[in-house]
Amino acid sequence: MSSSEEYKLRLFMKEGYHRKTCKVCGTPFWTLNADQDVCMDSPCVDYTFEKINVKKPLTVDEARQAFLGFFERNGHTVVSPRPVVARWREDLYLTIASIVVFQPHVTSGIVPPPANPLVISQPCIRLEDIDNVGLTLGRHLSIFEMGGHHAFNKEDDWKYWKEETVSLAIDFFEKEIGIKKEDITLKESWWEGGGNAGPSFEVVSGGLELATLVFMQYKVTEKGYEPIPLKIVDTGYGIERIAWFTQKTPTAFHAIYGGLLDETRRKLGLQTPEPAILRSLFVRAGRLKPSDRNSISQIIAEVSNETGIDNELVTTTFMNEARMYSVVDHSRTLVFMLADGIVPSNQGEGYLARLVLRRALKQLLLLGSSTDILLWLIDKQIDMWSRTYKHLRERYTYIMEVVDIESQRFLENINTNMSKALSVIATGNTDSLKKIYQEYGIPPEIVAREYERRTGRRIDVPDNFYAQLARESSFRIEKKEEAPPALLGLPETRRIFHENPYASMVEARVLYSSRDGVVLDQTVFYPTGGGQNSDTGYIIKTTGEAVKIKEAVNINGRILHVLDNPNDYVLLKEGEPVRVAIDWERRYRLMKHHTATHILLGSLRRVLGPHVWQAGAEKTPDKARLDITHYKPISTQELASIEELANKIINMRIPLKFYMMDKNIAEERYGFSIYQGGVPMSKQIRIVEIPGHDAQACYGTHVTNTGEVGALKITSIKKIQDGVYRIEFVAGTEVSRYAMNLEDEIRKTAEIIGGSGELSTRARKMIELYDELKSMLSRYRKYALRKIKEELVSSSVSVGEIKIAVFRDELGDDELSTQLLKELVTENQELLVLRLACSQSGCTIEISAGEKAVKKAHAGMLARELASRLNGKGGGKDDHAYLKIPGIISVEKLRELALQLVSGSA
RNA sequence: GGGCCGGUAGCUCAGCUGGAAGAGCGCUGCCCUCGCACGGCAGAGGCCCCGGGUUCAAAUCCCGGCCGGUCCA
Repeated sequence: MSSSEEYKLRLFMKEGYHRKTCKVCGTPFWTLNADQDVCMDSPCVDYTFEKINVKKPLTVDEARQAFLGFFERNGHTVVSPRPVVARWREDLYLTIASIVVFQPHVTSGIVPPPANPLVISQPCIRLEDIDNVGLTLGRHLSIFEMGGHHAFNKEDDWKYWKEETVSLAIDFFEKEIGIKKEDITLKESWWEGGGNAGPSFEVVSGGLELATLVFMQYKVTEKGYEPIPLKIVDTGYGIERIAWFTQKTPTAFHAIYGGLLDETRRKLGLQTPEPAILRSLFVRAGRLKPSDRNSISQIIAEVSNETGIDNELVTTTFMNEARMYSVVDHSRTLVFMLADGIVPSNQGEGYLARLVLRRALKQLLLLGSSTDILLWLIDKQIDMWSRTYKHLRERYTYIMEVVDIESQRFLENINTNMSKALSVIATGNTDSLKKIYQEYGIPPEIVAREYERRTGRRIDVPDNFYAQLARESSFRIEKKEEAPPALLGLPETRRIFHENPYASMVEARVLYSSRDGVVLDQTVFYPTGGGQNSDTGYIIKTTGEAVKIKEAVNINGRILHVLDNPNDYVLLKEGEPVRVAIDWERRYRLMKHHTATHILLGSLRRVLGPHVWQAGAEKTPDKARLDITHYKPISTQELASIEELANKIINMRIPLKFYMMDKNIAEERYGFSIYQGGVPMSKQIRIVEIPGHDAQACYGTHVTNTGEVGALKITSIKKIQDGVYRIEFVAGTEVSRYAMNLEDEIRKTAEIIGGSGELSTRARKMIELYDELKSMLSRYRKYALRKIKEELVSSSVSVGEIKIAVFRDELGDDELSTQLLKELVTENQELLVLRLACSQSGCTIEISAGEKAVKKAHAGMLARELASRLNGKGGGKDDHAYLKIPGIISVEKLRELALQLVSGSA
């Protein structure tokens, strides 16, 4: 697709740029130097940017300011960054680029951008290359700020395109940062992502890629590339890279964190590395490929050679530094993730937080350090970044507590599973490391280290261990099903249930009727959605004939009334006037439960903290449930405060407010917490607000005053997965029903237990009695055991060297009979015992043989023999066997038969 | 959302090629000791997660569920 025409800019012609091709990688690029023959990107060249002059060294804060300031002066509006958790995206957990902020609502053209053109510095988290972080000395970071200037061009509202974008980029690097134009190279490239594509330029200098300029103009379809109506300038400037470039430190981490690195090193008890080693590594860092051990050892050899320092020292320096960098990096990522309310979990976005946290802890363990250092670092990171990102400080307590809890969990897991892991290793299974990691969650490096410590033997962990694992997995975020394209010819249904939630009936006109359902011009039926069950009711003809409706569904704004009996559709003709009526009592209970859900969520966020997010909800007429994210069990005190607060809100009789408002305005006014139930894809969204308590984007039906909810009672709380709790509750008149059910249950229980007085006292007495009876039973058993044993031994019949005892077991006490047989044959080794237990359906015969008896009479064989004679089935071992026969047999008959068989075989 | 592992005494677990429910720690009592620790002896303690199925016989095999752990972009 990328034709070279896409990249031929007037600017290049005018300024005298040359189009060349890199002699190493073959990529075409633009430069002012006629004799430049490489693209100047790593790994084609080593890092040479330390030799390129800039105006002055910039910290990350300064680099961000420089970037935003430059573009603001050049006609862009500065936009505040969004959370790193992309809650507005259905198909993505994290904000991985600045453009994600505007996808898909703005990029698809539905919602206008907050400003145009605009500039933003957006914290982004990318975990694809998390294992490379540190090893590449800063080329990979799990969190970074992406500076983006974006223009959204429509045919009738055109801002700027390639010429201006490239010109702005060059000006920024030349005038703001101070890089000579001759040192800037523009590589031609092609960008694809999120279903869009377009040509791009990569801005490179001194071996480092500093920015990417993308011109998004195609949609990727099965047929190929199709032009899209909105042409989007999507740029990404690496703020940390700019800081690194200008400071010319050996690693990006030095540029980002400054003195924190030395502090961390001291805390970890690591030696300050030889500057010569770092400098020599730095130059070559662009060629480091973590998945290729050779590239690392090659570079280490070069460094050792250049500095004259022992290869081993270079290696340990490199590994220790790399590990430390990754811990520092990960701790920053965690701060941002947790501050945005992620709760660690074994699923979804919560898992990503756990992944980062466990990677960090692993590195600390491998450095031989205490995992407490992570908490120390997190604290430092909050200090550092809350200067710009104030919300980090507000979530301090939550972040620290979660990291602490999670660290303990990780260590606990290693403790409990290490012995198992080591025994798996010992089996020498080739996949054992993988198995250990996937089943027990212990990182292979940790197992290998422990194994070496205990046995002295080394285990090789493959370089591409995690990459290989990732390739084998098949994780997908679920895709929402597309609504069927039917009914699109019809106008959207007017929603009377929003205009007046108390309307239970309305006049309407039939627009469409088929077996699938009926669409009207307006309706009082709330369709299934937002966790609220659909209304039920009737469509009533002018003749008075009523058609039963079992559910309503929303199909792209057309509300389809599903018929209880699909054949009824013939009763309704297009254009016919009708009345629609819902089951009001059902709806009213649904409304109360829905409003109660908002009240409860607000209370939960207030009592437990703003990390609480709705993870799912369902409102039925009888009860409601709300799944929330939270990181530890909810205590009874917390539970009481939550319920108390919810009922207080009810008693305050707060009038609810409903607005249709611009999405951008709503987000600004209320924040992203309005998207508890998902993100509506429209310019205007409906806000349901309980002033002072809760505000959400919601299309459900609500009562208009919290007082109407009446009361709220939480009926159960359980953990449904790590980090997610399910709360079930009832509201309004259902509280009474719930109480009645409880009373009923208690009454029934009391009746069963009998007696009078406190139920709990009576129950305790019963348990005491039960314990007493149990101990009495065991005394009786002992007594019976002795008596029966005596009787059987004396009544046994000798056959040769063995004795046979046969008895009818009428007690049906399995525990007693088992013990009886066992003791009999251990105390009388020559004894063969047959226990006969009969019921209407037949008899079971159990045979036990003592040690001596076994030699003459194999119990299993005897059982089989008896079974074949008595039309039954059975078998067993030499000293113990069973058989089952259909009819009834007498003890005498059985004894006779047994004697016969034993003497016959003897 | 998908995969894998697990659920047996108060705790940690073994038993899982189907034939009578086990160990260690802890607990109770006794012995030893001035006392404690250690040691010795004896004992109590089990819906083998739940529900179906296969079988003469299921902790063990099969199916379904519940609970816990863990991995995956």
